[in-house]
This record gives sequence, structure tokens and C-alpha cells, in this order.
Amino acid sequence: MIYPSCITEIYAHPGISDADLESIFRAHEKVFFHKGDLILTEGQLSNAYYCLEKGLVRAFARNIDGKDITTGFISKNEIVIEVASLFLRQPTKENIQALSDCDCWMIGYEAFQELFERIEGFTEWGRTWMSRALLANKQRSLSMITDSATNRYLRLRGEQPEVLQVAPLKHIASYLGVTDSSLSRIRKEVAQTGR
Amino acid sequence: MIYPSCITEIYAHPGISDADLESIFRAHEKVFFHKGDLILTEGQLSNAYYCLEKGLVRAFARNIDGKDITTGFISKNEIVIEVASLFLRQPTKENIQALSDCDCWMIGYEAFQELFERIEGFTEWGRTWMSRALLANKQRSLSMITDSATNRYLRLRGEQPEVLQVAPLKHIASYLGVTDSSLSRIRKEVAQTGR
DNA sequence: AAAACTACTTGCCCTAAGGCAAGAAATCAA
DNA sequence: TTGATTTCTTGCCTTAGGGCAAGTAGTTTT
Repeated sequence: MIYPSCITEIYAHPGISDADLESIFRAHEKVFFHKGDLILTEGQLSNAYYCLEKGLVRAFARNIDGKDITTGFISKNEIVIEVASLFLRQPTKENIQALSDCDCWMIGYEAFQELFERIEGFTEWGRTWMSRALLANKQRSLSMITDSATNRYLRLRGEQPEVLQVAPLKHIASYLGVTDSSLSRIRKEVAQTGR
Repeated sequence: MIYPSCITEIYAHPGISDADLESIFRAHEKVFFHKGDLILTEGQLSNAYYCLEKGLVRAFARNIDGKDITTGFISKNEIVIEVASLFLRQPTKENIQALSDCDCWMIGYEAFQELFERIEGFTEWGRTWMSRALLANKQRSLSMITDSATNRYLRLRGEQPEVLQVAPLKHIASYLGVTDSSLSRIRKEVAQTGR
């Protein structure tokens, strides 16, 4: 059986057999979002996550002044999820928004729990996914401390080039921890000098 | 049965029964570290984690110039762990070091895996722990973007006051993302003004 | 085809924090 | 107990990036 690329990419794991993958896939349901749609809003309890087949998504939180800070971009074949709300069963402080039209495969909390109990390798897969997420997050914190804004920009360009094409400058700026004016200058400088 | 406080604190979870806790505790073994000891060194494969009964520990990574950056402090009743190495089975890029003499309860990878397979609630506990870790990490990244150095200092003082007593200024400074001269000035200013 | 947004750039000036270096104070080593 | 090595503070100057505001382009809306 042929699955969408996001399913095979996301659930690729030695402990997950073809039969497992079929059960897992069956637990998902196709959903769409339009550019600008909020997939999750602060205060809500998250009840599902989404495998992103097409599109670009961002997560953002609000600081004290109500200004929104983009905390992450989610690209094709990645998982759109708010771990804290979904697994700790508490209202989220984050918002998740589609930055372009998106095609997703959704799986609800109940269905997920069921797989978690039933499929041996699924638990293992989950732990691996969490470990990777934790690692990525740590590297981001490190980068905020040790790299210049320009280097953080270049790193983002290396890792998620789509973001620079699709997301508006202000979201990229807040993600990188600079103002939009600064990012505008950084971008100019990068374009001028050796690239 | 009475367990060390770090064991009861760390493994407190609705899915873990008294009987479970006993099995879990039995899988641990007491170990000590002296001030300055490296508990884990970059390049090594982590094969255990440690429940910290007494003492203070830091994790640090090296930046390109070889300067070490403290990435976290671990206090009493918390887990000393390098998730990426332990669960992804890859050599670590982080170092973990005792900042004071430490008493720990260690559990090896094999014993952990065994509990993971045998005890129902242990898996759930693990997912909860990871979710919390992820949340804490995200908040740290956010704080690096939105808070001033002074506010980050005050937040650390609120959350882990022991750190300010035990860790040398340079480690605290690199953790907060400032130079030690800057932290020295921040500290002075905080002491002078309203606290 | 105006009007009204939103996205982006640029200029002017300002500020938080860094770089460097000297020195005091505390801790460790022999 | 006397060096030697860290740890911490402080001064002087520099710099990356912020605040604000004006202005140009695009895009939507009507």
C-alpha cells in the first residue's frame, strides 16, 4: 500500500512494521486549512496533532505587551503539534497558524492513545520523536546565545529555506529574535556580500 | 517502604503504583560524584541517567571557539540526563559536570528499557517527563528572545536560587547568554535597586 | 480606480551588552 | 605562608541591534 509522503517520512522507524504503519495510517483523517487559519488558539486544549503533507505552519506565543513571537516553523512532512497541551492535558499558551493553504493528516488524542497502547513500536517511535524535538530545541536555545542574528538567519536559510519564501518578514524576525527593521538590514547585507 | 526524596519526587505519577515504585527504585544504584567531576563527556555514549539526591550539576556545550556555554543547571530532586545520547544512542555533544559533591541514584539503559517494557505506567511517566522538559526548553528559548538579561537573571533566581549560591558567575553568565562582566554589573544593579 | 491595508526598506539616533584590561579578593596548591 | 590560579568587579570605549518614523511597494477591499 502507498501512503502519503508525510506519513512514511514521519513514521519511519525500525520498530514500526508495514502492518503497524497501516493501522497507524488508518487512524488519521484528512483535513485542510486555509492560509491564515488558526489550527490551535491559546486557551484551548489540544486534542490532536497533524502530519503536514503540504504547506507551511508557524507556532507563536504572545509576550507581555501582547506582541506575538513566532516560536517555530513547521514544514512539509513534519508534525504540527503542541506537546505541552496534548500530552499534559492543559490549555495551551501557544497559537498555531497556517501560513499557506495546508493539507494535513490529523490524528485525535483518543486514537493516538489507542495506538500507543496497542502497537509496541509506536511507543518507541514516540520517545525517539520527543528526543529529537528536545535536541532541536536545545540547539535553538544555544544558537540564540552563541550566534549573531546574521548567523541565525543563515542557519534558518540552510535548514528551512521555504520559510524565507513563504513567511512574512515580521514572523521570521520575531523567530530569530530581532526586529523587522534589523532583519531587513541583515537580509540586504547577506544579499550584497558573498551570499 | 521509604524511598529517598528524589525517587518519590521524580517518579510521582498517577500511573505509577507503590508496587511499581518499588521495582523502579530497585533498578537504581547509589553513586557519588565530587565537585568538578565530569559525569558525562562529549563524544561519549550515555548509558544511564541519575536522580539527584543532593548537590548541583550543570550541562555545557562548547561553541566554535571552544568556549563552554552552560546549557542547564540540575538541582536536587531532578534528573541528570542527556536525552539525545541516551535515547538516540549517539555520542553526546554535551558535557555534564558536578558543581558540588553529589549523591545520585543511577539507572542504566538496560534496566531502564526493561522497566519501560514491563511497567505499564512507566511509559506514560516517561512521556509526561519529556513533555515537561520540552515545555521548559521552549520557555527558555522564548525568554532568550523576549526578556532582558536582567529579567532572565531574576527568573533564574526565582526558579533555582541555589544556583546563584553555588555556581561560579561565569557559568551563570554563559547560561543567561551574557558575559561575566555584564552579569557582574547586572547583579550589582539588582542588589542596589529595589531587589 | 480609489482607499485602506500590509509588507518591506531606510535613515537618524540611542542603548544594552561586549571586548579588553587592570586590579582586588578569594581559593587552592605545595 | 607564599605563590599561583580562579573568581569577581570596574573602567573605558566599541558595537550590534532597537525605537521611531517616513516612505515605497504591493495587495485587498469596495
